[in-house]
Amino acid sequence: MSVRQSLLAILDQGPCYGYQLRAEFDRRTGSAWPLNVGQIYNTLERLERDGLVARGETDAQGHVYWAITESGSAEVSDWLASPVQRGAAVRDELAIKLALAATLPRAEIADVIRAQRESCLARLHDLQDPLDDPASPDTADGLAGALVRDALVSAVEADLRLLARAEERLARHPRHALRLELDRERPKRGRPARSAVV
Amino acid sequence: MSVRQSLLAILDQGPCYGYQLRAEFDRRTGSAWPLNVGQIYNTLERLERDGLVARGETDAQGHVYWAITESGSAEVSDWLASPVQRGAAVRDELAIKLALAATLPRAEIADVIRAQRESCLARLHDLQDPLDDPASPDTADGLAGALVRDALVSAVEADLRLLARAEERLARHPRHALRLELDRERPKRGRPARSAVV
DNA sequence: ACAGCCATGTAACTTGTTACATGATTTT
DNA sequence: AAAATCATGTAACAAGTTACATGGCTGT
Repeated sequence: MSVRQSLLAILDQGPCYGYQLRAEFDRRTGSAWPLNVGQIYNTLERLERDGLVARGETDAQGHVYWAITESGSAEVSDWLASPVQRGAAVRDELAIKLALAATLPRAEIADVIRAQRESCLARLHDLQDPLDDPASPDTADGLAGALVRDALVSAVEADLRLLARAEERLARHPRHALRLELDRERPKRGRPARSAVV
Repeated sequence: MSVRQSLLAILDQGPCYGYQLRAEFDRRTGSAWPLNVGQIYNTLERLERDGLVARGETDAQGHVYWAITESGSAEVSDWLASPVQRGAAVRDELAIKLALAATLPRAEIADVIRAQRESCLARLHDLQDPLDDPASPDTADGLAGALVRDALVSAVEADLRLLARAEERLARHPRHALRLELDRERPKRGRPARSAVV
């Protein structure tokens, strides 16, 4: 929902045309996530279908302006007022992968962790590259960009910490523990063939 | 892709039937993300369409078994060998929201941060509830569950740290900076109406 | 003239997700 | 007998994403 909500939030500031929306999104998110132009028009039509925006006039240059509706404005307020829900519904890919790898025949998981750490370190290195942006953090542009970089760094650091914790856990447990009693009192009648069991 | 890949990885351990797959996914991910059964069957059909799994026999009880193909096995290997890509392509909802809120008329962003922090703290409290799971961390079940909990906690902690950094940045900058020169040398011809500008 | 950006749009597709229908078996 | 769980499936939809077609305008 981020793209959808973002476009809506931008339109809440005043009418825009499609191409402009892309530039605004790009600018306001520090150009961290390139957005295909086509998606703008798709999203606008879906927002229109849902009564959150309305097609406005076309100016002399042929720009098709879109304006937010009252419902749209209300949704923006809701969005800003309600926290981003993570963990509960949203699946964390790395978490799932680690957990799953832990239930798969051993040896794998150590490799998974190693590869992931390398990737994270490389990313961290990239993020700390000073070439990032010429915008100073004194403008809102720079501020938004700085916030985004903070977020990206923060996320990578969290991943690295998680990987460390995972390794600790693995080291603390005897390696045979992983294959121990995987099929306990599970489905009773639901596991006739033993094939699926680790 | 997490569900898709997870099911494939489980099937790589041996044939399963649909309902069983849900139980396995549930078990191997510490029951952190409930999975609608219907999605299993959808995903299986899509995996079959892509030649990654094949319908197997039906046993006496009527269970329809699915088996992984060679391509499927190869994809599992690929999955396990390649790190989860975050940040680059994947949009971070909270990051986007903060960055965007920073470019919106002031006052909002402080509220956003406050609301998000409350949500994170509440979640952290929930996660640290000891009622979580009765499974000991000595089995792979418990290990997987522990890894998932680690991941969830880690993510929330990262969010909290990010919120703190964001507040620091906001405090460090004069509040008028946010509205300063938002429309610099941007689209040249692309911003005729001033409406969209903050 | 030509390359490249600005600008709008369309079509197709992916994964995730839910709601529902259906029946068998098990538990209470 | 009724309620719950097991089990398979179908239909529809949401949001994201890409590739492509089509022009106009701009700079070299």
